[in-house]
Amino acid sequence: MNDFAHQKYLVKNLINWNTNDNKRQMPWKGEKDPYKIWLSEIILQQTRVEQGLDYYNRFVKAFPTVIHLAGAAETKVFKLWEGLGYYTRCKNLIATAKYITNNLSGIFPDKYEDILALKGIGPYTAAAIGSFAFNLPHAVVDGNVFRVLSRYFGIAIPTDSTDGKKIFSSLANDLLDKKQPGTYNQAIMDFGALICKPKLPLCSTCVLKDRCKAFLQASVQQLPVKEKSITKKTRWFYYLVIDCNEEVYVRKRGKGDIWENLYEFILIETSEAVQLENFQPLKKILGKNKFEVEHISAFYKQLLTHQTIQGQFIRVKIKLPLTLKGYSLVKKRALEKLPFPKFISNYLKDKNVSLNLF
DNA sequence: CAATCGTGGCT
DNA sequence: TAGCCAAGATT
Repeated sequence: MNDFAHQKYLVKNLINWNTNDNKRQMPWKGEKDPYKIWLSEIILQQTRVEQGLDYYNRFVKAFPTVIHLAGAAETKVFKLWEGLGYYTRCKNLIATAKYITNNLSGIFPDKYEDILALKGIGPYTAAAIGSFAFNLPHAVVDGNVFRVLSRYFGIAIPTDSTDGKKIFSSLANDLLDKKQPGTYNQAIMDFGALICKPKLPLCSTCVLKDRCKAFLQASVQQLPVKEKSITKKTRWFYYLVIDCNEEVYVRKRGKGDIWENLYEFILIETSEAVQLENFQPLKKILGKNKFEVEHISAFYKQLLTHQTIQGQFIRVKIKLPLTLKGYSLVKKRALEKLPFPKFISNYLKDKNVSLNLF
């Protein structure tokens, strides 16, 4: 049995499986509007279908066309994205919507290179949009594809290496069914998500098991291979929620750190845990202003991919406004309209600690 | 180009 | 529990 025959077997069985056994349904499946396909693909980057589903439905409802999205207030778009993570996706989403609306007459590009050139769109997303919306012959290479191909062909090259990405991408494009690229791309991703799963793959019922190298060699659990390990750092965020005559100090987080473009209260970051009683930085910010500590929150903790954020919130009431560089006062009611990271929205929604905030 | 960007589900 | 992983892209 040569490589070519193995490839044909894989493609044929994937397509058959998709036709006969794939019951997976998603609102964007079969969608032909490139705008909606684009929206779904951006939302689904590094995001589970179940997590992105509601966001997709809310976005389509709020912004039925790219022109609606381009014309929306940016804070409103970020608020709709709130909680989904990887917020530069939202920033690029807005930029691309404006670009398409203003420079392309609202018409989504239909050439692969033009799609790839859009902000927030890389090789995967360009192939997905291209194949689903315009029948362009480009293979998607996502986590599912890495897994299915590495196992079926028994390839132990790390998928997170430069070489690995090239080799798997090349292989995926060799395999691609050029007559039905969209169907094939959908099939292999659904197959990876439903059958060839990371932890508990359904090998016993798999239509590829007779020729799956990993299955035959009992190396399914060892594939795919990744070479990089992540290092995690811990940071302490102490937030001062300063209420001055029913207004609160907030700022928008800037570049070069987590949660860019989301809002936060007055941040005092430390490298160690601290006691908020007699906390010097707090006294320094408040100066000689009279203040009243209304509440000190419980500890909050959030796990991110590369860091662990821990901290507390201290709510303080003052009468005279402060001059704080970078921060501005907003009415308490207006906080509802601002996008916050989970670390903060978890605090805000906790009725026990922020009852008087709104 | 290796590091970084969130959040949540699962084992 | 701590770690892995999820329809990746950017710098």
